[in-house]
This record gives sequence, structure tokens and C-alpha cells, in this order.
Amino acid sequence: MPELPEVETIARRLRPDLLGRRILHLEARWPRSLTPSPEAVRGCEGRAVIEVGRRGKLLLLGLEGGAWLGVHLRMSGRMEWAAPGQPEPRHARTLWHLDDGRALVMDDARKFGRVTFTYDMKDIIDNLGPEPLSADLSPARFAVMLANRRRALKPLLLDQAFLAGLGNIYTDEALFRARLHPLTPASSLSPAQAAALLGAVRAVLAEAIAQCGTSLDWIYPEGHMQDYLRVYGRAGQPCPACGAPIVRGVVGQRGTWTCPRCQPAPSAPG
DNA sequence: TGAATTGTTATCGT
DNA sequence: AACGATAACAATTC
Repeated sequence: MPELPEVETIARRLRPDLLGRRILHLEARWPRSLTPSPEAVRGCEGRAVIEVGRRGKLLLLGLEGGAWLGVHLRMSGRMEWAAPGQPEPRHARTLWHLDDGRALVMDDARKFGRVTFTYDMKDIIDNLGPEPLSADLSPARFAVMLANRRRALKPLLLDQAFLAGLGNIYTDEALFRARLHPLTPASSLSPAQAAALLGAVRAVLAEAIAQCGTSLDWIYPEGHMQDYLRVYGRAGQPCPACGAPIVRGVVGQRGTWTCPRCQPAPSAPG
């Protein structure tokens, strides 16, 4: 559920509380989530947090001594706090007990979340594509990336090795804003269309970050972007651009929302 | 009750 | 190698 804007919001909220705090003890209640092993992740014990960041959908905690914790929340993970005398989060899987008496908690109902400890950040982010909001990713470079791929745009944008951070919600929203059908072959885009798609990706991510993310259910309750989504989850409602009813389909086994008038299907499939 | 859902990885087939 | 399809992971909601 958490995509780039939600993880960015989480990182920003955690940063002031976490910077300078020392991890005294790791409590592993679902050891399977700890990689490369629960024993290895205990390497975070005794270290202070000196950096709180994000790469794609990964939350990154920089620790003393050149070590890193990477937290991937996957479907249902949340970052919470536990304090003495307070009710604990309901699905606490990993707890970092800190030197201020509180514990940072990864709460994860579905147990898909993953925590990685490493001294080499490449272990965490090596398979990730470029950061969509980074100036390193120029429209020209993005156009070349697309020109070399035959895949449909939607599964390609969802591929974290191609571009880091988009999930189902913001992929559909970006394609709508760029007026492109999800099944459009990537290599069929003109350089101008590629630049427009990158612009749409950036616009929707920037707006979502400004709104502190999208809150569709209990998993992530603190955002407002759900009030500004134009197609995702809006089957039957009028397209904000042309008024035609939004349609729900399936692309790459994922629920996919489009405006049939603004995003006409590509003529030659594949 | 069972299907859908959500992100990622592994695995098989083309 | 690129790509699609499918299962697995686990729980909750509808």
C-alpha cells in the first residue's frame, strides 16, 4: 500500500523524533521478516540513528558506523511508536527499543514487510531504478529508457527496477494525466510523449507528497490525496476532464482505472 | 463463504 | 534476455 509519497511522509514524520536516538535492543516477534537473518539485524543494537531517508518505497535509517536499516512496508506495514503505559500497536512485528524509553515499531497485519540490515546500501537498493523526482532523471534519459522497452506502460511503471516508487494508485493517476492508455507499448512513445509522462509522474507524486499521501483504509490514515485522485477507484464516476464514466479493467493482474475517452486503447496491441 | 486486494519475489513457459 | 502468467506470502474487508 505505501507508495513513494506515503513513505516520504513517514520519513519526514519520523525524522525529528528519531535523529540522535540510540537503539538499545531489537525485539523480533516475526523473525522471518528480518534479512539477511535475525542475528544479522541485531547489528543495529547499540547504534544511534544519524539519518532518516527514503529510496523508492524503502525507508532508510542511517546508523553510526556506516550501517543501514532498510524497511519495506509492502502491503500493510506501518511505522508506529510504543511507549510505557500506552496500548501497543496491534500487529507489532519488529520493535526497536530506544534510549528515550520509547520503541519504534513496525506494525504489519499481513506480515509481508521486510527489514534489512547492512553495511553496504547496495544490498538494499541495488535493484531499484532511478528516483522519479530526482534531477538525475532527465526527460531525454526517460525517453531512452522507454524507447528500449516493448512492455506495456503500466507493468513497466510498476517495475521497481525500471523506476522506483510507483504503485498501483499513482501509476494509474500518472497515465491518466498523460492521457496514455496503460497497454500502450513503451517504445511507441515519442520523446515529447515520454517527457509528458515523466511530467505527469512528477506532478502526481508531488501533489501526493503535499497531501501527505493517500488514505484509502486503516493501513495509512494520515493523508488526504484520496480526495484528489482522478481515476483510481472511481469506476462509474465522471472523468474530471471530459465527463465520460471512468472504467475499471485489469492490466497485468492489477485493477486498472482509465477514462476511455481521454485514454484511448492503442491501435496495434503489442 | 469466498473472492478481491495490496507489493514483491520466485518460478515456469514462450 | 525480455516478458507474461501464476503462485506464494498473510490478513482483512466486502
